[in-house]
Amino acid sequence: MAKKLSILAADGPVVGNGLAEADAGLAVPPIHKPVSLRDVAKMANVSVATVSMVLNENPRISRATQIKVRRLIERVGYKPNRIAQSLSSKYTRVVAVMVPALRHTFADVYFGELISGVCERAGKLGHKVMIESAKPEYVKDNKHIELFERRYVDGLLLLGFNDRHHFLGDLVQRGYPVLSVNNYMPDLSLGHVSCDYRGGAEQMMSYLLQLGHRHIGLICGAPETATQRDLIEAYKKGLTSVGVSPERHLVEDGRFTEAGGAAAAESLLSRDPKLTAVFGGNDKMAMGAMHHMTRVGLRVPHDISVTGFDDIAHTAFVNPALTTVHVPLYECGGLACERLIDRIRGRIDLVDDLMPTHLVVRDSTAIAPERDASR
Amino acid sequence: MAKKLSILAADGPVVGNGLAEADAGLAVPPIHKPVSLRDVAKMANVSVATVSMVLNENPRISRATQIKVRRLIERVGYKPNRIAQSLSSKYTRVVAVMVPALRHTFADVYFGELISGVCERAGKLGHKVMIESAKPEYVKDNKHIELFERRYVDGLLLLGFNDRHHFLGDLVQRGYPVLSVNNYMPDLSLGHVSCDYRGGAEQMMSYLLQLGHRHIGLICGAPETATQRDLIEAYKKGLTSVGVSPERHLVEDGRFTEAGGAAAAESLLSRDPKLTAVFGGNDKMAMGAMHHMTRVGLRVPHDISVTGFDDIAHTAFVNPALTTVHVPLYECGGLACERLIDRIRGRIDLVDDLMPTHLVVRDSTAIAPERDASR
DNA sequence: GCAAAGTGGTAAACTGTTTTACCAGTTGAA
DNA sequence: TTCAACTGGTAAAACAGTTTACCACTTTGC
Repeated sequence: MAKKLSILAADGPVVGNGLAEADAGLAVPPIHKPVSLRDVAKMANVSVATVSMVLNENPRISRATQIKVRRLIERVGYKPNRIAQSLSSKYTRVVAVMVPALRHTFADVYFGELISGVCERAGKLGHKVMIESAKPEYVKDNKHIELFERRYVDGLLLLGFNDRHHFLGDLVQRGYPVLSVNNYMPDLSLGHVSCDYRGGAEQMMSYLLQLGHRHIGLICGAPETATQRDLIEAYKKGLTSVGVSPERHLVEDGRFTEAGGAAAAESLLSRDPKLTAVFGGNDKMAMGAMHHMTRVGLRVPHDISVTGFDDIAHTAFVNPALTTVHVPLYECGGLACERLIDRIRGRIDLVDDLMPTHLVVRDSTAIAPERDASR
Repeated sequence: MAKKLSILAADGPVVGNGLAEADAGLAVPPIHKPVSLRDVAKMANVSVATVSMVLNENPRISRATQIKVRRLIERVGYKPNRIAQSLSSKYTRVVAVMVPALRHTFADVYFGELISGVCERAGKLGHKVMIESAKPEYVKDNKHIELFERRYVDGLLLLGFNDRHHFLGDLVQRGYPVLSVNNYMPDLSLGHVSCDYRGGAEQMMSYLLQLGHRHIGLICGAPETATQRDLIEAYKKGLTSVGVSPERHLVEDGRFTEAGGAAAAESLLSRDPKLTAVFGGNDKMAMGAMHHMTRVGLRVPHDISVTGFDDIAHTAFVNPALTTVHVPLYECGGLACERLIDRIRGRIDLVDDLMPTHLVVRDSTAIAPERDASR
């Protein structure tokens, strides 16, 4: 196929310096200046405006001219220069995805799922995706503003930010098309597309309670994150509804990481030795917790149940496979991308979407063990 | 901080329609046409060429003019329009990262690590990163060529492609700045930055052999991938060196996935019930294999050792923690990005770098069990 | 029969930079 | 002194598109 394509490419363009590539096989120097709109116009004996209008399917142009020009464009392999198009046309057709610069942020499956969704949808809608990792100094240098001021992008998707990231206010205030993905900022009029963390957490809690668990610990991420607050609330509401008093509500910060989850699990176990279940605010923390349990000789789920949140791909391949809440991250990214583009085009104003989540039961949960004195 | 920034922004630019934002708090309509080079020139009473030269630190301009113009630029908050710069200056300062469109490719930690490295280095070198996911139809539509022809990017990093991806030839032949990351194409004069899979595999094999393992199975990815072929060779060479005959070399394709790894493990066990070790060509396959072992009642590492390759972050948090080969993916991505930019600038011609790998011993390996009849 | 509206197209202005060719004034050397 | 070289700067062309104002020529309506 490579062969075939190259042959096509070699005899296709009848243009430029026009030298037939007789010496095929030798590396063709890319001096070959590409065909421009002006070249096409000249060859077709029409004005550049006409060619441009043909390209943009402007009805002003007659059927005959349309066809004539199109054929020529095809024949010479003309491709409009995106940069020139952007310069005059107000849009770059590029959107950026921004993540906080943690340790190798893009290696996080959570972000990866969202980004995959964004990328797929962007492609379908004729847009390109740029990735940005926001270190503190990045923000201090106002690079986030430059993204728009210097016309790198038309819009921006925010992944993994929370109420503490004050720089988001700069973006909102300037009225740039910006969306928060899978989180929302109550203090900012910032559009968002999120998944229903509250609903998912409620399902999980009622499932755990049904299994007889009453000593449940929660490991969650930063409470500056609105969706994590929703999780905490659902957790507390669940326990309260079965009569567990607030002082026995156990919440630990697991910093969204495996290591944090392990540490939080340890802390929870020391706070309540009778713990029979640990609810992780995401799968990574849950896996860290599970790892800790195994290390200290607790069998999951026989001695203690562990649950996660997000349903990232490999939760099905840990031992035991993790009971979790499915969060449609891929779809969420896709929808966010679509809404952002709508916003860019001025088709909608404020974005506010919620996607459903649901419980996925696997092997890390079981009926609460009898509370005996052996522990 | 958001507050502070906005105040700065509100009284900074003395430009455009010049209306003071008296009605602060109301959404400022972004009609505020940005300051252009021409505006700055007019205000400074110099030519646009002068301002441009100041910006580009051209020594032609006197110290006095330099300072005068710089101050003005600062005061009015002028930022050069990147699109216009690209249009005239030959470079876009954007590089693309391309991955094959598998299931949610960006959610793969392997790619994520590489991309994180690329992104960090690109930022430091003043470049932006675009992500592209190459479906078959993407290639059929020649979108990979358009990336260059339409001037979306200056260069391209290829992640996860192999000898079967013939379209790479199109790119090479046209002489575009393209690099393969962590793999190489023997048939193509395609530059690359890779990690030493052969060396890592050799270390792993000598470690396993030292533990007394002789019945070792290999689960690897597509043999169209050169680095996986290196792995296979090292595996075979290792076994041969201790006198294991070729017909007892057991290789299965695990398709780089957990599920594939599990299936391959099953197949290996059936081919050789005396198996005491499984060498996974990447961590995902190893984890799939380990999951399978546990499911069929084999204890890792007591009954069977399992090892991985890559050392992705959460291998330390599975049960048992995985013995693997550390592959500096993040650094590899970074170096590849830097080399690509060198290539774009014409500073180097053919890229060919190899990064070292090393064994990481954790808990999934142990001395080979006695070969008894119980299995 | 004649003004108004519609058709299909064009020339030129515009987007915001970089770069090149040129120029006036100063300095240096023969 | 006189030509050459240097200094600091400018005007204008280039980059490759889109968009606008206008134009000549039919149609249409009354």
